[in-house]
Amino acid sequence: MRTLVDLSQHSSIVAPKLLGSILHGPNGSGRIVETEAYGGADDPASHSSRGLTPRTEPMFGPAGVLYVYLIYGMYHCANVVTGPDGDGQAVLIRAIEPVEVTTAMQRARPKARREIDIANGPGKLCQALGIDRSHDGEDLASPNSAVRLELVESTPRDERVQTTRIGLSVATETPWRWYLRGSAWVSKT
DNA sequence: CCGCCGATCTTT
DNA sequence: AAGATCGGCGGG
Repeated sequence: MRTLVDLSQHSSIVAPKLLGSILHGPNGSGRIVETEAYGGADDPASHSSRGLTPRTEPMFGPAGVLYVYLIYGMYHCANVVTGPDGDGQAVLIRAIEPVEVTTAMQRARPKARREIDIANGPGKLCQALGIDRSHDGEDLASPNSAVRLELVESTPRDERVQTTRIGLSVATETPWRWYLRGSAWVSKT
């Protein structure tokens, strides 16, 4: 069986390759359609650039771990830790296409009037799948984890769009955001 | 459809 | 004091 994606590579290498892979959570599963890479000490937009803190500890662990943080006091964001152990790199999952819109997902996203609004954003997908801080630090490859990553063979290069990251006040020109070309499930820009 | 603004609270 | 966001509101 061939290796699909080597998570210990740099986040900017891993992020585009994660498009198409499946993220499983307590409420259901979704196909990853949008990602962003965050680097280590050299990336001022990355949480890890200010050094190891209690919050960012999972980022400095081995690749393949889940990093979940609270943003704006009310939403969660889910990241796949990548790169060498101790480097502090991660890939933010920004949008998923539900494999199936489960009733649990609908209950978790009462504000979503249209199906495409159920998980088209980093905070929305965590709500939809039921991911929160209690899952921070989980091993995404372990069958015992509530949140798991099912790696799928990378989509062809020409099906990915590369552009700049969203919502930042620094490093706004770094083109480390990728999404599936033509997908209706990508976050609004 | 678009832009603005407030919510809410952890982290620095 | 700011932040890797979201949704409601008002205007065009």
